[in-house]
Amino acid sequence: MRRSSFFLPTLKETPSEAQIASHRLMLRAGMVRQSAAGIYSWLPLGLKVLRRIERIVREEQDAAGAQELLMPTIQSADIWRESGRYDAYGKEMLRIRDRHDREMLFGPTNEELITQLFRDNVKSYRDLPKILYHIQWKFRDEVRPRFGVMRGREFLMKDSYSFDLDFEGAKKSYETMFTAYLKTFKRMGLTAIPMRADSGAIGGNLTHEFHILAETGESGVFYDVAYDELAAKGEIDLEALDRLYAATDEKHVPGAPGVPPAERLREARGIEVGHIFYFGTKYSKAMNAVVQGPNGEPVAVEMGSYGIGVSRLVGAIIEAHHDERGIIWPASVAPFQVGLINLKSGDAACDAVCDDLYAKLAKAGIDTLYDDRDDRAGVKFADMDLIGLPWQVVVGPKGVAAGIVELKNRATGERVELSAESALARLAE
RNA sequence: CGGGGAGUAGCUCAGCCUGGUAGAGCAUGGCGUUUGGGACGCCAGGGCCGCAAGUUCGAAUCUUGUCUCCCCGACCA
Repeated sequence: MRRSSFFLPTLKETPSEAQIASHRLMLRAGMVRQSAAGIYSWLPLGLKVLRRIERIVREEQDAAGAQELLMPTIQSADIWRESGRYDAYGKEMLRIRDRHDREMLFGPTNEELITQLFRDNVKSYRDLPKILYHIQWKFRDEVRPRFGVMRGREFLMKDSYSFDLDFEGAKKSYETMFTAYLKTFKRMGLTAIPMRADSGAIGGNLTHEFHILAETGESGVFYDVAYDELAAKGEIDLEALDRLYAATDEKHVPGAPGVPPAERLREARGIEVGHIFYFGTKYSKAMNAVVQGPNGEPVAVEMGSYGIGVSRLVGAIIEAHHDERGIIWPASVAPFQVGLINLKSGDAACDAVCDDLYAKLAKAGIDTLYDDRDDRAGVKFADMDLIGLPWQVVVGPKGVAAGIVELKNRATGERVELSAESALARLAE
């Protein structure tokens, strides 16, 4: 993509409504624009990141055996009356009426819809287990939206739902998702700590929240210092994790059994990026989601639900990866892998080297943002650092005369001078 | 939902107290000089001063109402 034609309105100054780093940077980097409190338009750069995160989530869900479908954003109030949540949910639910005055709502979650879908189409235990998921926009009419996309009213969420014949099966589904979540977050350059958590409005007795540690996190969390060591090693050891203490402040009871001694207990702030629940037959019983068991008896299915805040993750990743100059994208979610900077657009030699590199990068399958604008060097450097692509290739008249370009690593700041061909080879690795 | 703050140019903000022709910097367009880390000079365009009532000869400025946005708390995937 050529920067000169890319819709990327970056800002030198910080809009006054933004308080935390990720919100400031998402506005400055031209990723999103607010349209109403907690409701955002995603501009091309932001959308590219959102799509990359979505893709990782999708790949890990598929790998775990979950199947993707897509349920609507607008739901009928009827099924929510069946589960009893139409009245229980409160003002967070955005209620609307259609032209026939039927009561509708903009879905805040999808337990009712998926349960209806399941009960209408699955009748036998032989069709179990199933894990179904979708990635869809939700709306929760938060009293106080804040922190940009981290706590928006409209947000993109991946939600999975598991259906099993018995508790043993449900527990297995839960563990499958648990592991998938750890892999998912790790691929995005995040260390997520699974915490014992309050189950909130969804209800149930087995639940974990996945938190990323960040000073600006909304939740207070407590965890065993051993997590810091595990995070450093980058391994996923389910059994080790299961043994270690970690809890949100809602569940944390100082001095209770299992709580580590003070010197091994860490207190921090966390951003909740995922939440998984086992809730048994809560919805299947209320909504009559029953299959016929091996002996012909009716069995209310055992269910669980598993959410990942996809749009929230964009903000969370920035909270975890930025510096004073701007964003530092992990390669796995970066909107482009390489930023190619032509320091002297219009100069025949510089243009020739850049055009050639740009074409070869494209041919190598490397998504590149080529800053071909006729502007000052400082503007391009600052802009490129702000949007945080993992690699920058700087092409200037002095270097071109000497047959070299500069390759800069955004995360480390390390720069090396080398030939255009070598740079290309390095990037293609 | 309780408490607080703010709405003036695309962005950041001044002007309001003490009513009298709408301002600055950045951004945008033109010209010139510049050119390896957000340049400089000159010129130009751009405003329902959130909206509505009221007070007044006259309101960005004072009064009332209303809408919106932000912050703290409570709540919450």
